[in-house]
Amino acid sequence: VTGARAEGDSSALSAESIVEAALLLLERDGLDAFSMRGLARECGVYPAALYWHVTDKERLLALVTMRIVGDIDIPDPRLPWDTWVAEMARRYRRALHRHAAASPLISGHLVSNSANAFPIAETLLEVLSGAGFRMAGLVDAYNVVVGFMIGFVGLELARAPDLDGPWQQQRRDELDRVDPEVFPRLAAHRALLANRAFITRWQSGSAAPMDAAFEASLDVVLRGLRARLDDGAGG
Amino acid sequence: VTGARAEGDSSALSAESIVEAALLLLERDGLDAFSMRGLARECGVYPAALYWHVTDKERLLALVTMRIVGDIDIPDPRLPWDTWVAEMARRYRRALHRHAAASPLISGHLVSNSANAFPIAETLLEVLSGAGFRMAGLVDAYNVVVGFMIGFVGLELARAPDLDGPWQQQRRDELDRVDPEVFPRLAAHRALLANRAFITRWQSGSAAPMDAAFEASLDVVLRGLRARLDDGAGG
DNA sequence: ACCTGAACACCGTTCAAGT
DNA sequence: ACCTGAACACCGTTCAAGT
Repeated sequence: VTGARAEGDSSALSAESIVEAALLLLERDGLDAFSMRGLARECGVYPAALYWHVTDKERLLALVTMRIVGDIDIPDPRLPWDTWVAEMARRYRRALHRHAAASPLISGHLVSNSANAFPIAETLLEVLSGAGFRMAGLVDAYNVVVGFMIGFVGLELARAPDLDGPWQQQRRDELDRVDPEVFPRLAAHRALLANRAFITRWQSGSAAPMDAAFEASLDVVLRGLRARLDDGAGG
Repeated sequence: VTGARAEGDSSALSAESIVEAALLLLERDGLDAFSMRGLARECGVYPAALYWHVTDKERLLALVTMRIVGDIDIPDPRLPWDTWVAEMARRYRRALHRHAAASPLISGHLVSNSANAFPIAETLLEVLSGAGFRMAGLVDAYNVVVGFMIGFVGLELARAPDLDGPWQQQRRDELDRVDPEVFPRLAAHRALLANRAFITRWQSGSAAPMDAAFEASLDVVLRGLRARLDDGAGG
């Protein structure tokens, strides 16, 4: 009100608009190519201008991850506990697949598993309490679910060296020409393993989603938690 | 034999000695502070000298991860399948805790889940086959185990912004002053959650190992896989 | 309040030149 | 064969100066 700023100017810089631009740039060029100077170029502004709105590169990337996690909406806690866990994990996975380039930031840095995720943490505790988990058993179950959810997707979306270069072909050949004398099972199950399993894939989950592996892991986690409840190991 | 090289010179540069030095430097200063120039300084050599022995920074770090994974010795496959899986996962976790700074390289980059891990993959397939898993069910079980093993540890060892700075104190306070009206379960279980659970911790697993969470996840995975076998879902 | 313009202390990598 | 020395094209961040 005091200044003479162009309020309708869509190109006005702000923390939000910078985060938005960063999200786009990450999706386009990937995390390794991301730089403050490149982002400034994209915003049509000098590099130093960003530092007026955002303290740091680290802090900016933290804001990006918070936006991604904050945009996930949490399933209704009145659902049966296993349905809720399945739905939550699937939504988390979907959200990260939409922003695959930012995935290493979330799984690799502690800052992203922070207060912005408190609503998810709280609701998960509520749901698992409702299922019958108590005290240490509750915290264990909580860690199992969060560890699976963030851990699996983080691994699924791990970065490949090239998007489709010679490295991929090399890994492909490595599996194709695996010696059946040394690695009989790898050789025998080649077709099922090729680009579909950890260690034996050559593309990241963004290019080759591991749906079956995710659903199997989810199923195993739920079965395991049910077994713990039946044994009274829920706390 | 042709040249006049000092063969006994312990300071002779080689790919192996560079990897060794990188491993030490990573442990001392962390991944974010790691640079080729810093490594060259540590080796008492000009930066460009490294490039004679090693193609790339990326390739060098790949060699580092291969060394870490290659050094893990694989349990005897004649063990009961669940004992084998538990032992393998614990050894993998121990190896990574010894080189926590390199952990993001392994969980975050596809290159590390590569041919150097074929022996682990092969033996896991052998053991799970022995347990009764077949075809697609075998590959599912395989992915569940590998996903848990690498995924959990990768998340456990995620990088904290500071080693012990103001960020930690801030996160500590955030949990301490959590509003019981908004987050009743977080508030009620504060003591159990503090620095011990994903989202509610402020230190990385290298400073605050998540033993209970790991063992609980392992237990859940094994229970879940057993349940799948009993249901005939093993293939 | 918000951005420019220049500067500083770093990077990774290449390449001719030395030995 | 193996390393030096200099150079190139980048970084993230700071800070005085402009408006």
